[in-house]
Amino acid sequence: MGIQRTMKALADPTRREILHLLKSGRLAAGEITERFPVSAAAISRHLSVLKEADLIRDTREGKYIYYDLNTSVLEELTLWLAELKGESVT
Amino acid sequence: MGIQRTMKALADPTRREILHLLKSGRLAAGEITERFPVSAAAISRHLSVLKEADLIRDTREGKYIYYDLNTSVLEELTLWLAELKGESVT
DNA sequence: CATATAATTAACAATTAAGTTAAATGTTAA
DNA sequence: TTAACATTTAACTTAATTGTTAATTATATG
Repeated sequence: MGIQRTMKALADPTRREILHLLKSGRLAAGEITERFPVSAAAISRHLSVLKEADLIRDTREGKYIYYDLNTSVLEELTLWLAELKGESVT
Repeated sequence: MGIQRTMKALADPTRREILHLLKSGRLAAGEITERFPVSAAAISRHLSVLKEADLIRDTREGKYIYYDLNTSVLEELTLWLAELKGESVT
């Protein structure tokens, strides 16, 4: 989905913190919201940006929507970085 | 100087392209400007953002200011990514 | 010194981003 | 079906970002 979306998504500190939270396992939107001093609507928007960037995935279970980390995009970013650093990325 | 500055700097496509140009060696501000369809002022601003993020370094030589890549910050970002991916970063 | 060149900074316009509150949607259960 | 809850979407505000042109700073040279 392109490095641009990924980078833009990672450029916000709240979104990066959300990713770190999800490192320990999936969380529902509300559980994520609890951990930040902003509205549920704001978190929902951040989640949609992360999802557009394919950095997270969502699954609805009843009235909850669970989010979990998708590391494959981070893999791509790591390659991009390695390439920039001049490491052989073959 | 913090991941925030780094990420913000990398979130712009022109700035990422500047970094890639510098991979092949240092360039003067004017030489960089030539390769983009924007004004010298705009490029100058991008260069200052990259410099604030410590992603590039500058050296004046006479009337030219040369810019070159600083990969140490990219190293830090790589660690940050590895950590998020759950790789042991000790 | 006066002028030309390289680059940055200033001032402004347009766009994008992030937050708020309120309304809408989807789901569960009385 | 209605009420309650979880979450998203809409409308709006404010702040930040990106670009433009014009002015400024720094250096070199006739």
